[in-house]
Amino acid sequence: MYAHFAKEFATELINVRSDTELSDALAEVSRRLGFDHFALSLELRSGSREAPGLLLHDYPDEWAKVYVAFDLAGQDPVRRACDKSFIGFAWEMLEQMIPLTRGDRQMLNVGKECGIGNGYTVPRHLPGLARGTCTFAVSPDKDLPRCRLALAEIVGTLALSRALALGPSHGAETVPLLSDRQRECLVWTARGKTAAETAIILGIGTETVIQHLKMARERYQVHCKQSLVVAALFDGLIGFADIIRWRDAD
Amino acid sequence: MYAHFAKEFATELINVRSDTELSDALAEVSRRLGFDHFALSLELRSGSREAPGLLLHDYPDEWAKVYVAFDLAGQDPVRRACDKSFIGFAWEMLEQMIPLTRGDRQMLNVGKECGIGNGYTVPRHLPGLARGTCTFAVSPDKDLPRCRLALAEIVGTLALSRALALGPSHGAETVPLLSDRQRECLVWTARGKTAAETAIILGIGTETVIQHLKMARERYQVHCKQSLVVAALFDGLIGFADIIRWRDAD
DNA sequence: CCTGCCATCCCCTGTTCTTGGTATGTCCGT
DNA sequence: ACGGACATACCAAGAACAGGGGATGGCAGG
Repeated sequence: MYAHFAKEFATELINVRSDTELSDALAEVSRRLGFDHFALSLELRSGSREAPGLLLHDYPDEWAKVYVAFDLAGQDPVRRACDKSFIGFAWEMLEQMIPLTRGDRQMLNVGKECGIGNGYTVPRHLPGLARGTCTFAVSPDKDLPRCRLALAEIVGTLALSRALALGPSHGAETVPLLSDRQRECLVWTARGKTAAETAIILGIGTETVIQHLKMARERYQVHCKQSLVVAALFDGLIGFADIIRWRDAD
Repeated sequence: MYAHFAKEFATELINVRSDTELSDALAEVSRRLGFDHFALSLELRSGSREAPGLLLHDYPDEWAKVYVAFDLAGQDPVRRACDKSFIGFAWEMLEQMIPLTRGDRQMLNVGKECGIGNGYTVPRHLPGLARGTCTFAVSPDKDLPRCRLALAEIVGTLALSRALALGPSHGAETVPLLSDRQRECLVWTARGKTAAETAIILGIGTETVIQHLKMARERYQVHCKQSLVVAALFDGLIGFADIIRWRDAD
């Protein structure tokens, strides 16, 4: 039954073509899983300006209004807990994950008064790119459907993944390709090495390293190291994992 | 069957008390799911030396050795793809996620020669705290057990979550925070502006900008702009969207 | 065979950055 | 009222880099 259900929803989700279709699908599936409400939020990492993300939910209007009015997002304990867990969590676990202030508890209580009882929130992050949550909640008088939380985890993950894909044109860009050597120099540069150090590491001349970086900059049409590293990171030509570990090791 | 299996593994995992127990459990479950190998890596961002993370796997020794060599060049395409997806992905999708260089393809081929064919990797991030991946792979002659990938996703997530919990007490984390002014200077720097240009934009002295960047570097314990930008990006202090759009607009 | 692409190496000039200082004024919390 | 954090500003020395030249050899494809 699980396998069947999961597959069905997966295909359903993959065919989703718009925010509203995604919203409808989530509403449908959250009911089938035994929840009363869902909420999906996706923040693309644009600190400011237009269209910073996506918010779909079928919470009671009352709660949505209160939430926005007090800009509670900044002090939402659920959101804070999202920074602590790889996996989804039931809200009753909040106390064990983060310290709860008086305001936090009050906020949860107000939620209950508005018809939001317990919930299960799936947190996901992509460094530098996005942050998303997908929550399934039940009315205050009901309990979470324990045996379906694993499915909720999958559904939430799929939904977030799909929401991300629906976002800004995520494909068909002409990514400037670098040669392997250029990329290697770039990685060491991103790790904080100077051209001279990189040259020693790679066993080539300092000038050669500078030349590689020079050509890489030309391809990306930038004129400094920072921008080159940022651009290559954004395009996926290098990854954080390639870099970060070496900050301490060095 | 799914529900039963998932629950069984969940309880099994929760009872895991050490790295080796986790490793054994993963080996067991990866077989039952129809995979030949697993690999779990967890990198913690503890500013200090000790407990830099965790690496569990049952890959062939040969491959582990080769991997280290590739790692020096920082060119694991799988790891790079991990920065792009909320959800696990099969390696055959790599090309659609990130640009693959010649070196990347070579690496995948070497993997095949060592007995690692296709794989499914579950990526997870916690900004400023940790990053982890859990991979399930099959031999080159076999195909991925498609209908069990959803389970692999859950199992991987559970395993990573457990690995995180087994780690050092991750309370009292110090994500270096920057002042507003420092962050502003940093953003413009990431956009490719020189200190002098940034100074004009912000309407302050060049030396002041340099000073802000100096202090920011100190907090992150790095000694050059590139590393500062990378670190701030990774911690979510600034986002690509803050930067990229300005490449064209400028 | 020739052309283009790549990797390697070299030089030069001026600019920018890093790193070490010092110093002033504001604001905030105790 | 005081210490501490922050933003602002300045100086100076030396390393590193950006942007402009060239030059060589290898290797793949038309």
